[in-house]
Amino acid sequence: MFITIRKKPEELLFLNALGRRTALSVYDADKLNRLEIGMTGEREYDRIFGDAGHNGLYIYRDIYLKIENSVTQYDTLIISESGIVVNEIKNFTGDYRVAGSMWTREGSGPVPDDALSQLRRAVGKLMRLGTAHGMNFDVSGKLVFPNESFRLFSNEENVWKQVVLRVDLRQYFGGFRNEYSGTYASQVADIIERHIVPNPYFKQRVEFDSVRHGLYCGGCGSFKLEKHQFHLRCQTCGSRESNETHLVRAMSDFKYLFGPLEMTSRRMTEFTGGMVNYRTVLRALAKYCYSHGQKKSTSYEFKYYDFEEAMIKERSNRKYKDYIKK
DNA sequence: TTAGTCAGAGTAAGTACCTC
DNA sequence: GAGGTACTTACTCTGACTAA
Repeated sequence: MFITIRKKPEELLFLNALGRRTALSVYDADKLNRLEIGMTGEREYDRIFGDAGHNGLYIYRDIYLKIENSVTQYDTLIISESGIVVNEIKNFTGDYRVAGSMWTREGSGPVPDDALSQLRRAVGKLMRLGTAHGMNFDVSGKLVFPNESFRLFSNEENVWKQVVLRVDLRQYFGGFRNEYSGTYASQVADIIERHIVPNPYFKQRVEFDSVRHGLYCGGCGSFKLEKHQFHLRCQTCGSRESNETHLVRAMSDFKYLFGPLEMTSRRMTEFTGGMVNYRTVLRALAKYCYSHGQKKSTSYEFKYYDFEEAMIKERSNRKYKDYIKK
């Protein structure tokens, strides 16, 4: 069973919000593109694993573990009575060759990071974690390539032992059917959980006045919105979203763009470009945020990880529907 | 299709708190 | 104490939903 939810990376949410409200630099646009491709691969991996079934396993997805005073990110940890399997997911496309520790992409040249070395380091850290807790975990790892258009060429048997290609993925997941989680797996999972920490690497923020204020269409991204009583209608694509939907999206953007900057009702009103009545902003803040302080010193903290989570969890508590034109 | 109900949106007035 | 700010309360209007 999946223990943790795979969420969009914070950097992806930051760049998404930034891209809506400013023109991204070439570097940021490229980074955003790579993050989106990576996310697509992880979702494809989850879909196929879900189809294959995983009831007898503890599966941790997209977690950061603090081990030996440093923090390592793991795409997927699969825990059973046999130990831990690390899966590092690479949504590569195209033809790649591996010789020694050198990865080369056809037409692009050498790949800077050696994926197998990264995997070995991640596996080694988990082994040392087990030793530190008096439990010598059996830890192994695989590089998983979920994209159908990825091809790998290598004469080294050692490489093939450590990778799983898209065509073999169902069979690979099927191999876990005989595994189960008992007392030992539960103890291992308990140790893992005690070492999970928030992502310590994401620190990017921008100044409040450095980005465009206002609300934008969830369908096409246009800021040209026409105010109706309960909805805002996009003048570009015709989509109609409720005031509440727009405010939740703005709260999520605020969280990732400005980080530690306190979210107040005044700042939120300014950030939304005054497109929604102040009283409506206050109601939405009360519904979707934890409030800190009182009266003039009140600030708000968005309750949810991001816009998508808020929309899913509060779906039954929303009166007005959204009409998005694709 | 229509009528009734519910609840969100918007307005005005009031309260509490802070700064000068 | 005056003025400004942040929020609450009370009320009306109206869109969305549902049952007949």
